[in-house]
Amino acid sequence: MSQNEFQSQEVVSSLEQGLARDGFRLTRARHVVLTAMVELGHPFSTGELEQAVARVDGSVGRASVYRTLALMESRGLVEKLHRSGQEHYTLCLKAEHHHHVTCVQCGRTREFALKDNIDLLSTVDGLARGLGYLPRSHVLEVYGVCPACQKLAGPHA
Amino acid sequence: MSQNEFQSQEVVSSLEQGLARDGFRLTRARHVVLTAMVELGHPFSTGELEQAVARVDGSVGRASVYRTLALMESRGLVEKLHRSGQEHYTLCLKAEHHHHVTCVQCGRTREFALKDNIDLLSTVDGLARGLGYLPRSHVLEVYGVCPACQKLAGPHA
DNA sequence: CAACAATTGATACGGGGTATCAATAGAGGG
DNA sequence: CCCTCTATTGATACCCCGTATCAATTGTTG
Ligand SMILES: [Mn+2]
Ligand SMILES: [Mn+2]
Ligand SMILES: [Zn+2]
Ligand SMILES: [Zn+2]
Repeated sequence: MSQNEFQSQEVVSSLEQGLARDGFRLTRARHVVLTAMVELGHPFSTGELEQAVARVDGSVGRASVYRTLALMESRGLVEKLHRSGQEHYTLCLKAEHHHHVTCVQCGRTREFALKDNIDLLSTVDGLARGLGYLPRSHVLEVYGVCPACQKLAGPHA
Repeated sequence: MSQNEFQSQEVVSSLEQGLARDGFRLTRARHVVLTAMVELGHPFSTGELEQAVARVDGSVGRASVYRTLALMESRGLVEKLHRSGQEHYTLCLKAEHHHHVTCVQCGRTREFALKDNIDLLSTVDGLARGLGYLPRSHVLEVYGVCPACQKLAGPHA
């Protein structure tokens, strides 16, 4: 846990440096919200984020939570996950276009790029072209059981 | 347009018959909401649906719009589209698991099943397995320019 | 037509997100 | 270190969407 906290600080200040580099101020509220995001680890709903922020520092206003969330989203560092039902967000480490595999049991999300699988990339575009469409973009999200949760469940799955 | 209206009536009563078959009552409110859905044609937000319903029959209550929408969604005849930003819905013709190609210009949506392209289907699952996941489900939505809009735009695209 | 339950529309309510705005606190220069 | 200037903040009020409630209505079945 101490090791984890150390890494978290790293990630937070890395994100902050990015903001500072682009002329955004390094403020207490932003620091708290970023910390909450990183410590959540899992994809989070806005409600969960609000709670986490309040836990870290109850004096941060609700509006600032949404402002920081929007700021991060506009910079491509936070993405909406299209889970069924409520909308969820997740921190993004890689900046380029990518997708997510989400574990249906523990909720942990992992990023992957189609570049790693050129077949699929060209197939998705080819599929659109096959229907006469000029492909522009796509959304792909995969749900399953992650390796860790498979081990926990034992040989019956 | 007269031809279109005729087809619309067909679709609406087909949907209604499905409801009746399962013991749901054939009510005025439902008829109006279904008519609005069908006549919208495009994927629609809840707000657009409310407006369309009001246009068809202003006496239908707001609650019934959402009730009918939920009913249709529970029966798999309406699906949420994961467009960026606001949530949109679209009528579904095919009942099995399928995906959507949406035109970024005219907004028209077309359904397709991965069965038509076994490569992609197995690749998506294979991709999850390649990351150690036990695949369960996925969401794939493609955006592009539809054939009709390509023609309208002319040779410069 | 009667009887009964499903469904409806009106109403009021709740949660989530935002516009507003005076107060605060970064950042940068003297 | 202080001063200035402006980005940013927290509080408040507000709005919008969706839903719970409930008496009134309307389908359905016989
Ligand atoms: Mn991501
Ligand atoms: Mn569909
Ligand atoms: Zn897991
Ligand atoms: Zn089009």
